[in-house]
Amino acid sequence: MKNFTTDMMRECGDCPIRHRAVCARCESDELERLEEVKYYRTYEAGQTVVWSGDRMEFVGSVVKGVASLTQTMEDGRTQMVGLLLPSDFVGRPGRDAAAYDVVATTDLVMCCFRKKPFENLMLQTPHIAQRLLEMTLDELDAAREWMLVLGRKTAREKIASLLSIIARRDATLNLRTGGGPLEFDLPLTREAMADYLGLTLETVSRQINALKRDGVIDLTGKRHVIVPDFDRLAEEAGDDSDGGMPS
Amino acid sequence: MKNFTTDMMRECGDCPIRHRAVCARCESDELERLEEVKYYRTYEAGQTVVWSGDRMEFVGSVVKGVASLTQTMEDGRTQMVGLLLPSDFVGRPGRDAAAYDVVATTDLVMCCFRKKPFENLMLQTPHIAQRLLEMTLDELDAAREWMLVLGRKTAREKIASLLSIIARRDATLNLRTGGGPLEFDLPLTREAMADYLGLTLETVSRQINALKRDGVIDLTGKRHVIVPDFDRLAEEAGDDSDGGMPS
DNA sequence: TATCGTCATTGATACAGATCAAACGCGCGA
DNA sequence: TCGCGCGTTTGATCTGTATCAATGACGATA
Repeated sequence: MKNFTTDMMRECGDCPIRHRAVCARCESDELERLEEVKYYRTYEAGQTVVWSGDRMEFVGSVVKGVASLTQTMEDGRTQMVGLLLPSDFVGRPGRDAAAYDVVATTDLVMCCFRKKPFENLMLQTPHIAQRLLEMTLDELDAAREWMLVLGRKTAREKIASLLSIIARRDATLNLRTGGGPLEFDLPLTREAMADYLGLTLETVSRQINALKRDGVIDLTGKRHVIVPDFDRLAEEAGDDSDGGMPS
Repeated sequence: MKNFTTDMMRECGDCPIRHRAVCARCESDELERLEEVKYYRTYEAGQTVVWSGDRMEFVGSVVKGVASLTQTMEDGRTQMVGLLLPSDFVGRPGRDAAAYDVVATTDLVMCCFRKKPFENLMLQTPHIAQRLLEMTLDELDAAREWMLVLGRKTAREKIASLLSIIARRDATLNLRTGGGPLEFDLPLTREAMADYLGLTLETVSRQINALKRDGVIDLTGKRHVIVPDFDRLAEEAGDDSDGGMPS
């Protein structure tokens, strides 16, 4: 399987943006076969895509918007266990029931495949399984990085870590590069951020404003964030030098 | 690929115990090919298997003993991101450098394969990639479950969650079943438990003794744990009813 | 324009767990 | 037997974040 580049991703079929799950197959002829079972789903902000435990008869990738994976305890405590940004894959081949609630946190477009045909295709075409393995390993790394955030970082560092991740992803997605200031809209409410970070929404609010006071970020409106110096933000996040920003 | 049963696992080659990474291939003829590059590694308690960032030229499974995957921040704060018990797989095909420190927390035996031949084999035999995908998805689920523990559970619930996981794994490994009391040795120091749970070792000590006072567990010595009622422990852990104990 | 609902901010106080400090128990080598 | 080191326990105190409670800002709807 040839290596994967941004350009190849963008050329893929009718997918509006780079789209790993689909594009991994662009080089081979099974794309057509899969197209038969490919379709789009759209959701409004706040809508639930699937409930944990429900049957999920499709797999797919986020094309536009943001979704979250959350777990909830009986007494209502909830923890977000994944943030799904464009190009992220959703669903587990080989398992019927969803393991988490999937909720659209903004308006959402997903590119989906009916599960059974997708699984069959995977059995026949090795490099799809390999591509999926690679993506799953990336997700595992991300989950483990987040375990460090949840287990050992202070509230301030947690906020900085989240902003840093979103800023990085946003820059990658929109091909922004270089060292200039970054700007993006937060795709999450304070409460959703709290659920991702293992904090309360009040603490999130306080720490965001503290970072603003200290000049690490600037805010216009409640949701629009400007990061004048990404390295400074990464430092606040407690990341090792060079937070992995594409240069 | 035929479904996988405990019995099939136990019949596998010269692996002393059930051993998923190897056994997934038991039914096919590439086992022999792989044997050429298979070897054992042993470590003493406390020894480091690989340092994060170092080149790792093998992949493998834990056969005996316990190892941990840890991440450390510059200032010394550390978080364990994975607990490797017998049958767990270590290493990432397709990546040269280890992403985490791997440390033996007890004496350790690993069944290893040289990485390059293993990767080649994976390219040629689809069901190895599929088996690896399945295992990786399981690990991802475990990591996400742990995110809930780290983000939202109290110290007492965290301890109960850890004991519950170890008890369950120990029972499965040793084919203990039914509702009787469970006994096992903690393979971790208080400090290692703290690093897994995002706590300090003092808090771990206090909460373990609190659970003992309340009759949830019993201790003989510092490390030997007796769980008279697994359901009670699972309840303390805040798990949904039925903590998934094999019945 | 008034009213409502949602999301966010701000303040006062409480508390779980961290931190600092001391002592215990036990295996081990001299 | 003694002392030493390591893992563990226990106590006193401190502090970061949760909790409880108002208030504010803004868009939508009538």
